Amino acid sequence: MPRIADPRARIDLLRAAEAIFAENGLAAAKVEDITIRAGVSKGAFYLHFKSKQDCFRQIVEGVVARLAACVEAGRFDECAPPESIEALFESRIAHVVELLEFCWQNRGILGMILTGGGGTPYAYLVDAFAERIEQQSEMWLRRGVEVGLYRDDIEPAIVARLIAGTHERLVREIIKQPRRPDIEGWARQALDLLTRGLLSAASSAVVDRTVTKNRERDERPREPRSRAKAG
Amino acid sequence: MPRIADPRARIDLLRAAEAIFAENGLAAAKVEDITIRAGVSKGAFYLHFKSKQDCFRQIVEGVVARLAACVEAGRFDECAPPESIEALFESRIAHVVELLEFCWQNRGILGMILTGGGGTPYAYLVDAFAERIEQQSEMWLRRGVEVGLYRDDIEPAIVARLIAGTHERLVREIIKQPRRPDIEGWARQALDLLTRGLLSAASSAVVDRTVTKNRERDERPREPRSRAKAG
DNA sequence: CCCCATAGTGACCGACCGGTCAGTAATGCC
DNA sequence: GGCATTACTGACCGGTCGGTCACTATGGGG
Repeated sequence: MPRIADPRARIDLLRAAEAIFAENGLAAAKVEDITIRAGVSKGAFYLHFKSKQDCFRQIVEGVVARLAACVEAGRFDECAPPESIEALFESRIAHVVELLEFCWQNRGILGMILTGGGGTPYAYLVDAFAERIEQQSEMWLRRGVEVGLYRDDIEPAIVARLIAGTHERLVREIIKQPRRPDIEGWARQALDLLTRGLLSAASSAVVDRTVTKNRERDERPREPRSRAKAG
Repeated sequence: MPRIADPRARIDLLRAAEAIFAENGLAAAKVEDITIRAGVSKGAFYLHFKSKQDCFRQIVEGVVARLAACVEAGRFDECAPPESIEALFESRIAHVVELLEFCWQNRGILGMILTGGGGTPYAYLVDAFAERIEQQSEMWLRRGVEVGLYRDDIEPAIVARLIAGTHERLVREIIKQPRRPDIEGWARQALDLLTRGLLSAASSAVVDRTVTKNRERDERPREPRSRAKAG
């Protein structure tokens, strides 16, 4: 069977397209710019993709699939029961950091999807995702209340929305940065703040110690002022 | 001076344009759709606006100016010193509710600016705004720490970003809703959660009582569970 | 009533760009 | 080499709008 297809053509096209789409959005991106960057002709583009939209869809679906895998890995029932509150806290941090790390790596195209730039018809994916995170958060919350980790006078549905919102916010912040930010630091501060508002009194004393300890380890020493000591 | 301009023409155009832009974004909006909706000809459009972009800019600037006025009204130095923590909390709530109310009223075009839909070149306005809110939050925080309202082991810069983020998040949530949401309820829950993580121990006891009292007033009574009692 | 300045009209222009297709190059099989 | 088949090229087509301009409508002043 004659004329072997250049095996790099498709990959080059996808890479070029991702860059161009990330820079201009779907509507403003020109097929010709993509093909020029990939070093192939316009016709070659249409050998690999049905249309410009089709190309964009393939890229987005790829990113979303990998992102979904990232999120799925942190589900409540995927984790072994933690030995302690500290361990729980650390495992949550690790999971969030992993997620944010992925987002940072793919910030170009993710930013385009999130900001909906250029008439992207995939904003619904973002919403579906937020929904998923929200449900996951709500499950965590209810479980946390059951075992006495969290205050039992919260409205899980509303607080779950806030938590999901904070996550989305972190993502938006991070992919906006021109330089790699201190992802773990940001995640810790966010989780810390959220957690302090949620923990039952008994739990919060323990976490106070943990967080203070971490802070002393991570930063230059400063006069510690724990909240629990004045209770 | 002959031929008086129809005084409604410009207003009709602006209204029509806002609707069309809100629905389609800048790039995908057609000037002809705007003029049809306004009931004038295409030529009339170009009597009032230099270009499609110019029209969009005028609309956006109008909204942003009113929004800025809303934010400015809540600045630290604009407020009389509150008589109590409860009064402070309530004044913050009132301010946030007013802001969110405005956003809800203008959700169409605001949504378009926020989601950057259709190649809107005004995403920088959103960022500038976030920056402003962030600085304002940071000033509040530092002041709050000084007077012993907040814990003094927080990083004002980072926490301010979180607070600003939560505000932006609230806005994004609210303008996304198909029906008018319980704006005040959402605002209270958000501020409550944030505040609990920030207050110094002495302050938090007071607020616990206030919030619990408000909750009893606002909702059906439920068994109160204050955090302070176990401290 | 005429003049003319300005408001308003809409057919038209032209740039732009997604998509096509006739043609060409590369490759394996005989 | 000839032939079939597939990869690839790029000039071109056609639709879509943003923007223009020759024209008409409308009103006040003399």
